[in-house]
Amino acid sequence: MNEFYERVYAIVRKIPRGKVSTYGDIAEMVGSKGSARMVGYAMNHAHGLSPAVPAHRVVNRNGVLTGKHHFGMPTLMQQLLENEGHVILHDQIQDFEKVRWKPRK
DNA sequence: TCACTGACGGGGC
DNA sequence: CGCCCCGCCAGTG
Repeated sequence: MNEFYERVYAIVRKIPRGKVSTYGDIAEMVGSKGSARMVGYAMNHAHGLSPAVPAHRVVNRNGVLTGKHHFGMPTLMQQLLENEGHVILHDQIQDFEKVRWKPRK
């Protein structure tokens, strides 16, 4: 597996329960700013790994669950997030800025 | 080898 | 505020 993927997975695994992050932020954190699409692509291949990669905690910059169709059931991603205390309305995380994970600073 | 495709994001109009 | 275009770069046919 690529170093790029490994780094993306390492970051995503650090997202604490109850928090979420965005593709763009993660791309920047792995040192490949602007490559948010690659992060999404990496998530697409992140299933079945161990330790597990909480891909459901990664949404787009608007807090919208754009990747829900890749969890088998279209409702799974939303349910996982709700289990962690989030409120989702119309595929969008409510109070997104409040639960957005921002390491350091 | 070339062309196209994305779980995206930002800028221009 | 909405729509369109372009850069990002690994995979795939």
